[in-house]
Amino acid sequence: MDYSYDEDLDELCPVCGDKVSGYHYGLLTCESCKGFFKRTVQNNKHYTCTESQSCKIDKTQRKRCPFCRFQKCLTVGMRLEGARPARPGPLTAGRPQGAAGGPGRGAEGKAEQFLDPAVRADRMRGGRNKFGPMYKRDRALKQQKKAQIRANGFKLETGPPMGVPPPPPPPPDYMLPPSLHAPEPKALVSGPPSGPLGDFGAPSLPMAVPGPHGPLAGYLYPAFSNRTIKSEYPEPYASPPQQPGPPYSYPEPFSGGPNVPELILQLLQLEPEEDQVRARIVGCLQEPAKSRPDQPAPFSLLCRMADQTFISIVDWARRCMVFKELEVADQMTLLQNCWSELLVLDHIYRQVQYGKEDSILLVTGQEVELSTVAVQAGSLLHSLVLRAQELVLQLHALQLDRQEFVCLKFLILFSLDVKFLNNHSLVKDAQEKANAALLDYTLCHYPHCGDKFQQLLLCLVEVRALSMQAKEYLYHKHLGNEMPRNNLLIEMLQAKQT
DNA sequence: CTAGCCTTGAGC
DNA sequence: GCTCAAGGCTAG
Repeated sequence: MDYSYDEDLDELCPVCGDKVSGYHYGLLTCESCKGFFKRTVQNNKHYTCTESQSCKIDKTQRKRCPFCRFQKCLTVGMRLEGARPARPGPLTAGRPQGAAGGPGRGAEGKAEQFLDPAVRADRMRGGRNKFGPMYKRDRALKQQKKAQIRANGFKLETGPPMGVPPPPPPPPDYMLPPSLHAPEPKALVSGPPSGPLGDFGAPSLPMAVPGPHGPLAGYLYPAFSNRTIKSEYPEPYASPPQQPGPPYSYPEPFSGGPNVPELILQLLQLEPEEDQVRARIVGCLQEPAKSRPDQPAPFSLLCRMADQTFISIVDWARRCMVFKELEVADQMTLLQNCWSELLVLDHIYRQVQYGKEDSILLVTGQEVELSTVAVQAGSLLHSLVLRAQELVLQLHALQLDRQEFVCLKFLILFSLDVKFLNNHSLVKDAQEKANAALLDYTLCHYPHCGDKFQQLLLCLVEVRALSMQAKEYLYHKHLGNEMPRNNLLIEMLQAKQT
């Protein structure tokens, strides 16, 4: 019993919690999830979820919803193939359920390490792929972690109370090296939290219930909330532009051009001026922080930065066509569905524009070396950043432009199944128009890369996976009592999802 | 369709 | 020659 815990930790499939049978497609999983993932990819399966795309996946229920099971496979990091849409092959041509190449830790920055497909296009049997060294490192890290835990006199209470079913799979940091510089929350050290995120999309957690209107109410309708935008969050573009025409000017290359669909032109006009966003956020961050005394200032700043970025996104949504026509309930449902994805896409696009591989650009204009992230951020955040950088590389290679970016943003905003909304027709119409606009635009402007449209949509799946990983990270920090008080993103995480 | 077991074969 | 992650096969 004494050693069962850390052994079990290694033996649980991150998808369903079953016993792992080895490394499969990038990480330790059970035999059944391996097979499921292979079948899905090889046979180009498309599933749909009859619920709200957040079904619980465990050993007994994994057969119920293949959609959510596959989503979870991607979320925890199973890989179809390398980080690039490199070789146009039979497999890349038709991937399942909009699956993007799952970039991983980007270890050692060797992109070519990921060029070999995990699921093989040619179906060749046997042999080894190039994940080998990664598996080896991962194993070494696990051993190291175990040794460390034992050496530290790791005293684990005997796990959950007797009679309680076995704990759900561990949070998916199993691939990550232990953080050397930023201690993980105590929850991890003193035993697993009672309810790790068993279900990624809609954490039904033992958390405080948000107010009747949720955290968004204050931003959509300030009067509903205790928060008042004006006092706490000054907004430079709180009032929508009154007159028609672009509220801001755009740099030359992005001002539209011929054959740009009307929808995209309108979206371009809605884009806030980056300088203004930066100035506002920098201004907000200069106000004295109300951080906890025990909290590192940089992390607290990052949290406030993310909050402010989110506020800009909500403001953009409020000014967005179709969205602004919806009733508030639908607006909140949509935003609760996509807030984290919009934040991820915002970050990703900033990096695509920035164009440096070894550092990232913050919304405030600050540049942070990846080596600094590796040292100063915890392992979870570091892995998130690296995974995001893989997507940045992919989008860079795809030559994502501003027109496509605004269209993707719009698609994410309306990505929810209309059945969860009151105004089906308006939203469905918006989804169709945005898809058509993106398709038209890519065909017209990038005729040489035949499936750019499809590739972009595949990237959205990775955005979603990243956003789920980011939410897990937030939850993890929240459990460790490491988040600043009144953090908006935590409130969003707690808000009821559809 | 699922999942357990089998076969294969590059890399160590 | 061994390992172990790929793909293949098949009963349930």
